[in-house]
Amino acid sequence: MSDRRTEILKAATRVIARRGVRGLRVSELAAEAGVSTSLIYYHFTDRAGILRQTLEFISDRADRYTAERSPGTYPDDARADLEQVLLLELQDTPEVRENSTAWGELRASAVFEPDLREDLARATHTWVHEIADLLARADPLGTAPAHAAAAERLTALIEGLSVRWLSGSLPLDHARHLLEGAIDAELGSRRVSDHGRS
Amino acid sequence: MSDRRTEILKAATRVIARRGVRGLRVSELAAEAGVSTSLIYYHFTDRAGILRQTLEFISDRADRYTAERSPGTYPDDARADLEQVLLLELQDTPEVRENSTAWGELRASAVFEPDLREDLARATHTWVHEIADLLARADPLGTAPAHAAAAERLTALIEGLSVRWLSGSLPLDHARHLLEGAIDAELGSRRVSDHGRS
DNA sequence: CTACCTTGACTGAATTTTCAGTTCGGTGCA
DNA sequence: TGCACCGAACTGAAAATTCAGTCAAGGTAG
Repeated sequence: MSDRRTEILKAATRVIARRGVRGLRVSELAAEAGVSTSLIYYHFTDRAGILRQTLEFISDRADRYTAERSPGTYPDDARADLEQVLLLELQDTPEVRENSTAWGELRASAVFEPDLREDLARATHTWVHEIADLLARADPLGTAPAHAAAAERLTALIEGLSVRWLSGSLPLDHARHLLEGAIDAELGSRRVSDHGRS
Repeated sequence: MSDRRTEILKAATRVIARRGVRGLRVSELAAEAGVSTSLIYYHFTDRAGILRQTLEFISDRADRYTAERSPGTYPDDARADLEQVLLLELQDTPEVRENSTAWGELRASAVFEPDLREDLARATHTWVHEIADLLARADPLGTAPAHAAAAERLTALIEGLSVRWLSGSLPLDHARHLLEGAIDAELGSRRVSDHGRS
């Protein structure tokens, strides 16, 4: 955990979040990690290697990230639980911002680099599943396929909202508001809260 | 229209769609457009200028693209109209693929290049408005703010689905299916059409 | 009409910058 | 002894950016 290699990977995540995959300079990474350039090549052979392993690192971390939480989870208010988990992704904390940015970069890079697709698809799948489970708990009457579809929609929406937020097309509050609306739309806004008609 | 500058912009769109903003080499662009590198600098001062103006070009083109259509638009089936317009963005034709890819790249780049943000926000705004109008027609009983919010959600969802599709995490049919589901969720799935279940 | 000038589009061949990747002598430590 | 590591100079190639100058159209004065 505290080994140098992992430090470099963490630093790479930070640099990618700050400058983008395209803006990643090996020398800047070395500086950020507080190591020499040589060490980077010692551990990861070349730039592509850095990228590949960093992206793997990011998606693993994202897996753990969602897998870890679930202790509180009041069984009587599954919907609030769901809402909380989803809104977690739209927050202006360094950690979330960093993760979202890096994740977005990873997604965008995968469009042109098939190597990355497998990791990406796996991580996406894990996330969608997690949300589908929460949906099933929040809406026990729905069918499994319906939950799966809703989960895919909600997660894709979050990705869409995230980039808009990060690219300055959408204020964060508004993004959160929209996401809440989507949850209402998906769950038919039954449950306690009233909201307008439909 | 047939002037050299426009040719370069078209070529830039193609190159961006093929290699990404990251992979855009000025010399490759020159080759693609069949002009000298120097001419590119003559028209667009620097690489950043190429990107800025290409984004403008793409968004203008997208404006026209949606603005043009509207002749048929059966007033009695505004919803089908809406559905058609939205699904237009999820198609495997060279043109749509090129536009979506380039659009996604520019959106992703804007996260790190504030110069691009203004154009991007303007184009996004125009698109959202267009969809909000269609929603208003399809659901005359809803309020304007509700339509605006739904339009933002649907367009953001399309962007999210697009990247997933282009990055190989989601088959196109499935993306289209999910989008249809979102429209149902937003419009409460009233109206004639039955669709296979869910 | 025509010799001269201007101007904008355009080119090819440099020049300059930027990076990834290498090399190597050297340090500390298990 | 050998592994993990430093550091800084260096190479080489790929890009970006610049520059001096060509070419054709259009104007204009003599």
